[in-house]
Amino acid sequence: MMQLHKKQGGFAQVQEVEKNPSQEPSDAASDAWVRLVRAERALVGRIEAELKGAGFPTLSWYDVLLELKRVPEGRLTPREIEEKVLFEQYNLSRLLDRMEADGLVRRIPYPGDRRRQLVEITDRGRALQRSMWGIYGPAIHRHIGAKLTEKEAGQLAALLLRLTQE
Amino acid sequence: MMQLHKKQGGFAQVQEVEKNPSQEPSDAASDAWVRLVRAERALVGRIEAELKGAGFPTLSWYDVLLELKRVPEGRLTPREIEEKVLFEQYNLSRLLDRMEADGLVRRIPYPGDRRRQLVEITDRGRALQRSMWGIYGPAIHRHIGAKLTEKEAGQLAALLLRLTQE
DNA sequence: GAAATCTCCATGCAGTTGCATGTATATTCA
DNA sequence: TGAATATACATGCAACTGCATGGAGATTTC
Repeated sequence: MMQLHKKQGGFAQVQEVEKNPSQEPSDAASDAWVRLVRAERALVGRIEAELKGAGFPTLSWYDVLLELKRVPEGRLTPREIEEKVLFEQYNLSRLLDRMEADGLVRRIPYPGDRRRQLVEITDRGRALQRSMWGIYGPAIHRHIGAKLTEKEAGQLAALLLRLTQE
Repeated sequence: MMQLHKKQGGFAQVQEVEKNPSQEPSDAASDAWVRLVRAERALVGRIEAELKGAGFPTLSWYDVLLELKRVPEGRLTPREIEEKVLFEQYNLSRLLDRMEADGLVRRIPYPGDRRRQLVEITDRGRALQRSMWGIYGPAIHRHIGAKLTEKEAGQLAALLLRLTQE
């Protein structure tokens, strides 16, 4: 997916960047874009397949559990989770429904503001996070750590970070 | 999303890579992983928002149209498209339904094998691909080309490529 | 301090995806 | 050749997502 329209001739290359305020992307930019989309989908696909193969839910569930586990009381408001994991509000709302139905979290009242609520991780939720990491951690190692040097992984992270900034 | 379980102490760092055949990922690998997922989602989100804002369909549609447009007769079998754009079979089948309903492609019999079919791009499909590129191309330029040098974009593409290989 | 506005979370609906399976045709092999 | 297997594509169903909107409660404004 994410194929690109490549420039046919070589003439376009002659344009200077300064005179190209928001025109055709360079071949390097186009390539990076295609690779980015492909790599992300391939790796997410492989890692989620491993999790599913081990009988675990998807990474969304893991992300929420990890955020909750990280904070002292194991409690966050949906808003706070939303900020951290970058889900849509309506999406998180329903994910929490499912997680609550599975006994991984519980919703409790937020003292002093009845619009809000606190989502608290249960023991079962903590246990699931731990056992998922047993698959997820090694998967990251094999799919990323083992394919790049530490330095390269650092460069990659830095380049990717720049794409989302500004 | 794609938060990670970080190692707490510093002791784990002492392990040598050779003695760590499929264990904990390094911090660099974990970071690269998180950034990869975040960057992809952020950029796809922004670019698709621009397309939608201009009244266009999603990138999946674009990808299919571009593949068809690229080949001499403007015809491919669903299988061939699938390989190129990396969609699931059932997903592509229904995407083609929608595109056909919109008059962007048409399905015609495959001579000599009645299991297969040929998907042919229509003039309307070609026109849509062209006009989408008017938004898509500049978006790639702004979101990627303008944020990295040519050399950096090349490095990024190379690093990403290595993640999907083997 | 009442009305307007804003914030937080939920939900109906339509569109999309994943999964399993179905149908038709072609190929392989005993 | 005929049965078993494989390939190409479609589809029913359940899960998930995006979008718009709703309702309850807090905050602002005048």
